[in-house]
Amino acid sequence: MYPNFISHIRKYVELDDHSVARLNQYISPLKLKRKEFLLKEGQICQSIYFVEKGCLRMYFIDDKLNEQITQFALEHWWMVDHFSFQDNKPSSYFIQTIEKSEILAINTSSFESMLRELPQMERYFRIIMQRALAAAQLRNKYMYEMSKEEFYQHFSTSFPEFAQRVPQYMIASYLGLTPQYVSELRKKKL
Amino acid sequence: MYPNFISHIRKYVELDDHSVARLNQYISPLKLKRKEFLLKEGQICQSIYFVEKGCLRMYFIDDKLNEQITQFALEHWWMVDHFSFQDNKPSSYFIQTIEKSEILAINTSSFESMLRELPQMERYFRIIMQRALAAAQLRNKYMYEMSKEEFYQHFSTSFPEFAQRVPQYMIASYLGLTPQYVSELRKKKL
DNA sequence: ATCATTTCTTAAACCAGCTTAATTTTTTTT
DNA sequence: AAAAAAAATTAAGCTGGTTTAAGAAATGAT
Repeated sequence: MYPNFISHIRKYVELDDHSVARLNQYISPLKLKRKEFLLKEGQICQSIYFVEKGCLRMYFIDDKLNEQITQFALEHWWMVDHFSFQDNKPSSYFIQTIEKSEILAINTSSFESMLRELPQMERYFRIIMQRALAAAQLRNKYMYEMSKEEFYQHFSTSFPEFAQRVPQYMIASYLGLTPQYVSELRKKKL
Repeated sequence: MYPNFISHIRKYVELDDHSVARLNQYISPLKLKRKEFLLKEGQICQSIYFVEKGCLRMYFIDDKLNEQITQFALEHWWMVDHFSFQDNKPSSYFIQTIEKSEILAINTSSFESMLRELPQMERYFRIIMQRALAAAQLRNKYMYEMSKEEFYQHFSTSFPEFAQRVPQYMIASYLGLTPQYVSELRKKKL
């Protein structure tokens, strides 16, 4: 049914066919066009989203009314405003598709029931979140040790798939750079 | 035995006295003086550390030979190099006490056995890590939206307990500022 | 108490990356 | 295929925060 989703879970935990069937009860699949929203500022982030296919961005509007992108999600990544999702607080983020996408959503109460029914999923999410923390820790280290120029060069060479799918000004925003400066850096490298 | 530890876990999951007894099997308590190391660059981070009492910092040495602090941990916080701990890779960090401290350590294989034996602990760590991700997401947002001056003011007013216990130059390092600039900011505020 | 070490402050010169503003190129819509 | 909208480029001027270098103050050890 959702091949990317199931195979991703099976990378981390054992999951028999009966459990897969039970798991499906908790999932809501969504087909979305380009630039559709899963979450808008002020709303409560009621679901955790898995990218079965496509690409998402999370951003907020800063004091100069720029869209500040804080995260991307490609295939088999999760996207959620953890703060809003956990404590049922209004989000300050937007979550939007960058391309036509197929998303799996698990809402707050399904998430809780699923974890209670299927301990493998409790384990899966513990592992996933541990890995997300490792990634956050690493990115954080890069931000301490690299100049913005190095940070940009590092990102472009480490994740070339983004440059293919995501406009340059969005990558600039994600990296905390102005589009003008990215443009200058690219010119410099040729 | 370890009151801060057990009460912290009981905030998030049910844990009967038998489970507490079992849990104790997996824990190694450490009494450390000021400035002792739990981890040094190049070593594998073999344990996850809980601060029962005292204060830790995590830092790495940058290309200019500065100690770059990336995290602090006070009472009932966890400290670990996730990357090194999960994948058994050499760490690029130091973990060191700032004060005389009592630390609980759970090593890699105890951690795995504990989670297998005590599903409540699997749940506990899933929740803890989810909360750590929420905190990381929030801190990240602050770094996008605040100037360094605002970031400093925000940190000092939000976490005044740190200014009591941690030297100013360490706070500067953690916030990605020079000690000179912090000094200037403090002068400005008087 | 005294000495040694660690931490904090002051001030001037400097620069990486931003702002502003205009133009060009690419993509999307009709 | 043309028009409109979105994205990328160019260039000059500017600024928030760093660097460098000393000296002063606070803390810890004996």
